[in-house]
Amino acid sequence: MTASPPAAETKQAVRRRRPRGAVRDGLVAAGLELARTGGPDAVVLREATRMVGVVPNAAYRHFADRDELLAAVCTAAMDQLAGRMAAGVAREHGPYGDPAAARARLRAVGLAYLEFARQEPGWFATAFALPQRHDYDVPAGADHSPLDQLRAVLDELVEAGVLGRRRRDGIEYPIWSMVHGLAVLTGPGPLRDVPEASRLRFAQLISSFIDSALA
Amino acid sequence: MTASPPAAETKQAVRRRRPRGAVRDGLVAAGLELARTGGPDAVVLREATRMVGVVPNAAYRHFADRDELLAAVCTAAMDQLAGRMAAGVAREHGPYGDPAAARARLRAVGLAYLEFARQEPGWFATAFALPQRHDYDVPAGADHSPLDQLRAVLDELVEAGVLGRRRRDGIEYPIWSMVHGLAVLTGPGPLRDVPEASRLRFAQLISSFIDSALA
DNA sequence: TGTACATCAGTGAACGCGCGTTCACTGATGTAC
DNA sequence: TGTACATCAGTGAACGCGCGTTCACTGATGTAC
Repeated sequence: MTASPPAAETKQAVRRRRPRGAVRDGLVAAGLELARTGGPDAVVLREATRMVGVVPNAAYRHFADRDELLAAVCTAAMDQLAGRMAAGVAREHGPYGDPAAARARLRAVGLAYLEFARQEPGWFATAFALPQRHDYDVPAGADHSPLDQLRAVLDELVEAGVLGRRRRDGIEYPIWSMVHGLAVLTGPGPLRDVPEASRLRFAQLISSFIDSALA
Repeated sequence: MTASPPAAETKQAVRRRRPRGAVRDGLVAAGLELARTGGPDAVVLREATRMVGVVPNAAYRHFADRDELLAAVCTAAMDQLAGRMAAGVAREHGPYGDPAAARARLRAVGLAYLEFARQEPGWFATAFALPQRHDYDVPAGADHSPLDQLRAVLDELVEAGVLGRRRRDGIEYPIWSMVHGLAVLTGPGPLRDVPEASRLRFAQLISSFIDSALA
């Protein structure tokens, strides 16, 4: 039960067994795990190094300071959100440009966003807690940023004839704001304690509101 | 220049000169000042006592712990927001029930919210950083909560015939979400660095979006 | 294929910091008679 | 109006905590010849 980390190590060769970049990746993964429970404030450098099984100052081989680690964790959290959204959209199989399918995908984008915020409040908070400069529109993985994904669906709605070309311009911002606002108000915000039924009603209200504005 | 606090005190009577409740009020005021610059995390109990000119543990005569002080500061920050909104609405002088005046007041509510978030980011963050349980719909002063004020204006829009009774029900949530979302995205969020022109455009887009949904 | 050496990625020990909070205290205030 | 006493609101000293960060070090790895 004593915490001898690798156990199988021949004690002598404890030093530097990890493949290149493993510690860095491990620190980000550990930070992500911490953020999942406690949000950005829970990303504690020393704790991350403990989880990786490395001495605290070893982190400084990979990050200038705690903020740089946090930035990497924030990006990873944002990737999680983007991935969840992409998965949600991909679940709608209707052909591109089909009005009903396009509407379903818009809905899926919003729902995935809200569900992520609800199921992963720590990550959600972290994704939007950019510590310093942090280029938002550059996705780290193959997934597109939330805003890009929303834009893609709105463009499809134009193709499908659901949304007038006139109305398309800039409409991503009101929609994004509305969905994000609901996520925040019902997450850490003043509506946090409303019952599940109210949450569903709010989401429905927003959906109807968007429909009114698109028509 | 040495920081002898009251200076005029006859040294002997340093103890307990403050009127009843002055220290408590002072701590909240100090906390509010700290929050103004640095948000809720900047509400440091020891710093607040320093500002009031009292020993750190004196705070425990008035608050169970740091969280209780923070809760009081959050309420005070929310009051600031409510007051700013009330002032913004009051600036619109058109008669009650007049369609144009009602629209102007709806606009004023939203703009006051956004301006507060922009001008007082620390307070804005604090107002929505309720530490524990915290009844939102109970305003501390004579001002109404932001949600109440929005509701009042929407009710007036119904009276004025601008908003159909059918549509009124629950519409405060999409609108609140949208305005709050924009405040957050352009405040600490990923849109924080957009130029002023874009901010104005976003506000205009939201305004139009609401108009579309009301009609 | 073998050797010499620079670089890299870890260790070990220590720092100063400021925080929230607890304890036992004491003097001033307000109240009961 | 005066006195006795309980309560209240402050003081002074100390605590443990865990954090981020710096320093000098050393062994392992990868590279040049």
